[in-house]
Parts: sequence; C-alpha cells; structure tokens
Amino acid sequence: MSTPADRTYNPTAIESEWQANWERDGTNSFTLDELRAAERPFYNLMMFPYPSAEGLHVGNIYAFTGADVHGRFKRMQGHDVFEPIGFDAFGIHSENFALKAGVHPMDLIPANVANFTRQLRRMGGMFDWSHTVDTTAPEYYRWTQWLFLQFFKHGLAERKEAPVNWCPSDMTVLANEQVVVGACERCGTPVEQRFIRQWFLKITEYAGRLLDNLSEIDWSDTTRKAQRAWIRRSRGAEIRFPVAAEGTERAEAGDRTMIPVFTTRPDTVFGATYMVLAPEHPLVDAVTSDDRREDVNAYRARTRAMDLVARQKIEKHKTGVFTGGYCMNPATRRPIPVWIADYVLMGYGTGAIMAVPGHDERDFDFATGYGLPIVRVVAAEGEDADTPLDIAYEYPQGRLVNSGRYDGRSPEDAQRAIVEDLAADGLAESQENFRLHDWCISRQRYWGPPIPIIHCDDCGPVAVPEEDLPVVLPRVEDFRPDESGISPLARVRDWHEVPCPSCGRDATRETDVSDTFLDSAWYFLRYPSTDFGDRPFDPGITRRWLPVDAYIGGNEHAVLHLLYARFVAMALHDMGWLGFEEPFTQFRAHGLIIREGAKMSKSKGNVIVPDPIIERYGADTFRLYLMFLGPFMAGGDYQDKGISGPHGFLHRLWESVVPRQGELGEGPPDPGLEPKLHRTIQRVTEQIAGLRYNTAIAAMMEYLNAARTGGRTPVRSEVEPLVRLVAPFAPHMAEELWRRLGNRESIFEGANWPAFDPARAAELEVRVAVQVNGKVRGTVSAPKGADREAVTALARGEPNVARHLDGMDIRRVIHVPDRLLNFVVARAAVGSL
RNA sequence: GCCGAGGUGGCGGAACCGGUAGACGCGAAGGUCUCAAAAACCUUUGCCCUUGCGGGCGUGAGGGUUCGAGUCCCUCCCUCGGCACCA
Repeated sequence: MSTPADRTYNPTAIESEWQANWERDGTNSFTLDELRAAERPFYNLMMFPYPSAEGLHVGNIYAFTGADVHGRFKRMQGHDVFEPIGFDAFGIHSENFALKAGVHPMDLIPANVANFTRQLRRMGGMFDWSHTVDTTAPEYYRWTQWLFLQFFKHGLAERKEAPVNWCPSDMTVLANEQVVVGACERCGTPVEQRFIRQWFLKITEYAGRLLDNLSEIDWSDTTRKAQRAWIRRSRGAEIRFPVAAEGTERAEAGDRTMIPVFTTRPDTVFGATYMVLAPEHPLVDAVTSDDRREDVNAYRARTRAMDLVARQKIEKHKTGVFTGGYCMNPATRRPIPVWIADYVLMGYGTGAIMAVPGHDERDFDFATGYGLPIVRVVAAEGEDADTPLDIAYEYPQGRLVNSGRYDGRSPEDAQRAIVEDLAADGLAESQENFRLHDWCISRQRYWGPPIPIIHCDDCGPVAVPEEDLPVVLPRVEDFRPDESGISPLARVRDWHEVPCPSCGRDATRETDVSDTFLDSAWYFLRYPSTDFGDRPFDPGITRRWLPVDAYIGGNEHAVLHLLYARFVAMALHDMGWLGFEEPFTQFRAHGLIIREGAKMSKSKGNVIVPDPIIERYGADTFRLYLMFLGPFMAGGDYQDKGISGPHGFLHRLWESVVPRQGELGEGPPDPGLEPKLHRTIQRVTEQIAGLRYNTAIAAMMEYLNAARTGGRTPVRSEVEPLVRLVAPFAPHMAEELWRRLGNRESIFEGANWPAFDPARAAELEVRVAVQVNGKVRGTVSAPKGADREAVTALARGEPNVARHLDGMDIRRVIHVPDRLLNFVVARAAVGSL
C-alpha cells in the first residue's frame, strides 16, 4: 500500500535511484558480445569535454542533453544506441591552469575527471561508462602515437621549419589566441617570431578531396560553409620569373634561377611591374645586391620581431624595401625590380607575387606609396589603354590592352592563351592553390603525448618501434619551459637519451609533444574498441559501428576538430585501415546558451552552476528546461525564472499519473481528446527527429493542458503515451512513472515509442476563418472536408460576416478547404457616380 | 571589407507549401484557498478606441507582387557569429 509520501514527486530520490538501477542493470552499456551482435547499431556521438577544474559547464550540459534526447529517442524506436562519453584532457589549457594553481596536471586531471564523471551521471545521460576514454591515459595515447607513426610511415608527416610566437619572458611558445595586440596575454611582454623545426601532417594533400566530399555528407550547412571557406580553392597558374644576373637588369630564360609566383589572374601578367617576395623567402639573399643588403636585413629583422597575429591583423599602410635585384617579366621580357614586403605571406602560394598594381588593390597601395609604375592591362567598357587608373580595376571584365598580341581579348580568354604560351617555354603552368595549411602538430610543451620519434645523427628521424609504444610522458615536477627555448622534456636527460632503434648508436627522443587536436581527431574510433588492449580499433567492431551515425556538437569546432577528424579518417582509409573515408555521416551544430545578453563566461559573471539547480529542481526539470529555451540548433536565452514552467509541467504530469488520492482511471481516451493525442504523438515524433525540441515540449504541454482542462482527471490511456513521449527529456521520471504504471522493465528496453494512428488523429469538425477582403470577420465551425458551397452558406449565417457583406457585390469567393473562406467584394454600384 | 545567421508582445519563443500572427512558457494583473505568506489552482493579458457588440493598427524601415504577405521580390537599416593583406 502506498503512503502519501510515496505519492509526491521527489526528483532527488527518484533520480539517484534510477541512476543506480541503470548502472546495476547495465541498461546503458554494451558488453563486447552485445557490440558484436547489435542488429540495428546507431552510434550517437557528442563532443567529449575538456575536464576543467570548474566542473561541467551549462554549455556542456546543453549539448549533451540535446544529443542524449536524440539517442534515447532512437533507442525507443528500436535502435541499439551506443552513446559514449570521455575526456579530452591534454593540452595547454590544463597545463596553464596547473601552473597557475601550483598543481601537477597528473594530479589535477584525475580529480577533474572524477568530478565531471559525477556530474555527467547526475544529468542522466545514457552514457556507456564501460567504453569511456581519457586522452591522457597511456593506454589511449599509445594509439595516438601509433596514429602519428602511420602518417610518418606513409610520408604524410614531415619536419620543417615554421614560425611560432615566442614570449621571451615566459620563455615559451604561445598559441595565436594567447597573443593580445602583439603581447603575451599573461605577462604583457612583446611577442617575437621564432623559427623552429616542427612536425607537420600533410593535410594539404587531401585539400581537394576534403572540399569535394563536403557536398556528399549530411552536415549542418553552416559547418560545411565554414569548412569550404577554410580550405578555399583558388584556380590560377604558377608563372616563373627568371632572376637577372647579379648587378644587371638582364635575364635570360633557361638556365637562370627562377622565382615562381602563384596568380589567379595570369591575364594581367603584362601589368606586373615589380615583384614582391615575403621577407622569409629563401631567395631573398640571392637577389639582394650588396648595397641594399643592410636595409634588407634591417627590414627582415623588424618583421621577425612582430608576432604573427599583429603582422596579419593590424591595419597599417604597406611597407617594404627594394632588394636591388631584378627579374624578367616573362611576358613583356623586360626587367622588373624585386622588393620584399610583409604583405606577402610565406605561407601561401609560393611566398612571392607578381605585383600588378593596376588590377590589385594591395599592389596599387604599395606602388603608390613607393612610386612604382602602374600600367593598365584591362580596359572596361568605355575605357582604353590610356584611361588613367585612380584605383585598381579588379574585375575580370573587359578586354586586354597594353598586352602585346593579346590585346583585345577577354580576360578569361587571355588567361588560357597566356598560360598555354608561357607553358610552351616552361615558364608557367595551370595550378590550383588552397588556403588550407599543413597541420603543425608540434607543441613545445609538456602536457601532451610525446611524439614517438628518435633523432639519430646517422639515421635521421626514426620511428619508435610500435612494440615500444607508448612512449610514456614522464612525471616532471618543473614542467615550465626554461631558457633553453625548447620543450620541458629536453631537460629530462635520462628520458630522452636513448639508443637509435635503427643503428643502436646514441640518439635522442623527440621532446615536443603533439597537439591536442590529434588526440580528438580519432577518439570516436576508439570508443567501441576500448575492450581491446592490443589494437587501436578492432576491424569487426569498426565495420559494424562506424561511421558515426549522428554527431552533435558546437560549431566552434567547425574547422579545426571536424576537419582534422575527416582528414585522419580519409588518410586511414587510404592506408587500408578503414572502409570509409567520411567519419561522420550526419553532423548537427547546436546553438549557444546566452544569459543576460552574452555567452556565459566567468569574466562576464553570468555563469550558471548546474549542481544547485539540479538539487532544487532535479535533472529532469533542468534537461527539459534547457531543451525548451529555443530551437536546439539555434541556442537559447537562459532566464532564471523560466525553469518553473517546465518544472510545473513535470509536476502536473506526475500528479496525473500518480493521483494524490484514489486510483488512476481506466477506459479509452475521451473522444474529444483522442485526436489531439494522436496529433501530439505525430508532432513530437517529427520534431524530435528534426531536433526541434522546444516545440516538441510545447506540444506535450498543450496536450496535458487539454487533458486537464476544467480540473478534469485524465485516465490511464490518456497519460501513458505522454509518459513515453517525455522519456527522452525526463528519463528518470519516465522510468518511475512507467514502473508505477505496472511495467517491470526499463522504459528504454524495448521499442516503447508510441505509434500514432492517422485515422484517430483526424478531427471531425474544423474552425474555418471567414474573411471579407482579406480581413478576418469571424470563424465558423464546419465538418472536415466541407465544400465551398457548404462553408459559404455557414459563413453567410455568421452575423458579423453578413454585416460586412451587406450592400456589397461579391466578386469572388476563395476557399481553402478546412482553413479559410475569403469574400472578395466591392461596394454595390447603386449610388456610384 | 567578405561570408553566414537573424530582427515577431514586457521577455524567451511559435506559425505547414503564401491562408485566423503571437502556440507553449516566463513575467504582470485580478481572484480562490490561508490568521498570514509561500505553494497550488482559476481568470485576464499585443497596442489603441469601445460599457458591450465591435472597430482600427500591428512581425526592423520603405516599396512591390497577390483575393490574401511574418512568409515571395526589390531597396535600405540594425544585431549577432565566423573569416580577414590568401595574390
């Protein structure tokens, strides 16, 4: 016999009980056999969090709840839903926090992970805790290192020199985000540029495929567009400019050194009146004349002193210096001066440009500033070869002028012809270029997986043999970088001094660690295979479970994580490790939670701490509220008082299923309510599938309101379907009510999603709006499907409608069945002039 | 500057394919219960005029198409997000 206390909704008690039940019964986890045997596998992935010391952020809970609702929904529809979660715990963020707090990351991270785990269980996610991942565990990063070695062995990892931001005071490399207006964000010291040999993964070799595949995958449009813009393909040509002999302006094609440039406008080559090299360009020394050397070196030093962010982002007029050298314009066959300027970037194209000031805004500015010649080579409608240029004319429309035998041709036409003709002399070829850069994975830091390479004077960089993996990150108490300017691990001599695996002589380990994004580029491959200690991912399991069916995450990862993960999968596919090249069949970007007009952040002081809210209202209410705030893919505005709405709804639902006194009534649904019930099932089903959770919840509220109007007590057959519908949002309460309705198994075991019956959803009577000249003048109740004549008759009987028709000629009657009737009228001609 | 998303009551947000704008919720006002308060429940709630019936106005601004426009077209304004010397 139940007591009154049993009959009140007590979220805290219910939630901890059900969380314990799920754990005990393995409701949400798969054994290895179950993974192997799953008949309708559905891999539901969410972006694993970085376990910060602050604990789970509302933004995390929002994202995970949205993904979890979808996963639970799929499960109730009969899929075998695998929903893992893990921790992305390496990286500069933890390391900086550890430095500031004076804790070692190896102590900090486990504590944070424990706290996150507690919070994640508490929010009621359907996580498979038997397949979790922690990127800092040697048994995980062993395979991150393995992954790097596969790239190395296939020639997709190479070591080259690259600029980094360097803080001379903190003696450390900074990420671009850590540089604020040219200074270190922590100490304010001006940042300088250093060149360091680093490891790169050759993602650019995949640029074309990464771009082309985008049109094939079911991803949020915003994300695909962001990736397209990031990769960005430019079609054009490489043109080679022969360098003039030292001290002369003469150059012959053929045996001289060539400077290649990339251009999207080969049609303007006759207008190239000078050339500009990036200050770091390897040929600068060779072209510089002795009398210019001092100025050139001074300019290069100044560029180097500037951090990478400032150089690219701060608006300023363009600067540069003349090298004293010349090269030959292969089209005009005349010498042009070679300059260096920091507006040309070493990282794009060839690091050198042919400057066409007449038809490029940047070159125009530079030429104007330094008095360099500006020549028009394209004339628009109404212009000719001599029309002066007061700004650069950048459009490829018009005809060529001052371009020798190409005069009069359209730019498009000339492009083809010029490239072809120059190509005949070996001076040009068509080329496409990508904005995407190779992926630098070296970090001169401590908190990451050591890159598994051993440097040997005789053999060069040698892979650590796979059987020696993992290369364990040693515990180092002082992990702050020092004046040596290289990685903290470089100080741990007994760690990095090892024999060469190839020749056995003294050698040294690579002391850089790899980028966190490498850890997260493959974690989804690991989850289903965590049962295997001897392989990164099991072929059978992977074949069954991958690619990921649904991935939900923030759009802040649109270009880095999501691009790297695609690249890694594509490369593994080519190496024969995977049978697919796109890892995420579907990706949806969720929106952001806003509070008090801004994204929640510590500095804004508008952060909501989840624990107290869950204590007061329960996780079910919190989940429901977060999903009710706005469209999941658009985000929402967190209003503190708003939570009482969803909370009240859950209360009323509880009391409808567990009445304070008496028993829940039996019998069929009320005939007046039944169509609404079936329409609600339909709407909720469609809207959850489309991730429009806010309207799904509104539909459920509307239905419950209708079932309870006038203090009416609903019967079992009216509320039981609602318990099923609400289950993805409020899983604990749904379990409890499901049990109290007499079921012995979890509501999530078995396909318990309600079916809707279109026949029963149909209304017999509908309200039809009646308009006169497009203005609503009343409504009439009509049998569903009533024809124009019937509705017109009813409408004319409506007093207010009749009043507006009085004295009018009806010109037309527009009828939209079951919705609207519109009389188009004009004043009767009786008294007209 | 370029690309993307968006502008609807006091607030968050609904609105199928062009067909009753404001669902659902918050807040507010009035009421029931209570010694009182909280909670709960009921009623009202876009703005203006009207005792009521009803009428006028209304989806960032202006124009257009249409019987009918939040929705489609043109011009403009504003907000947010991303990219930013990419040759």
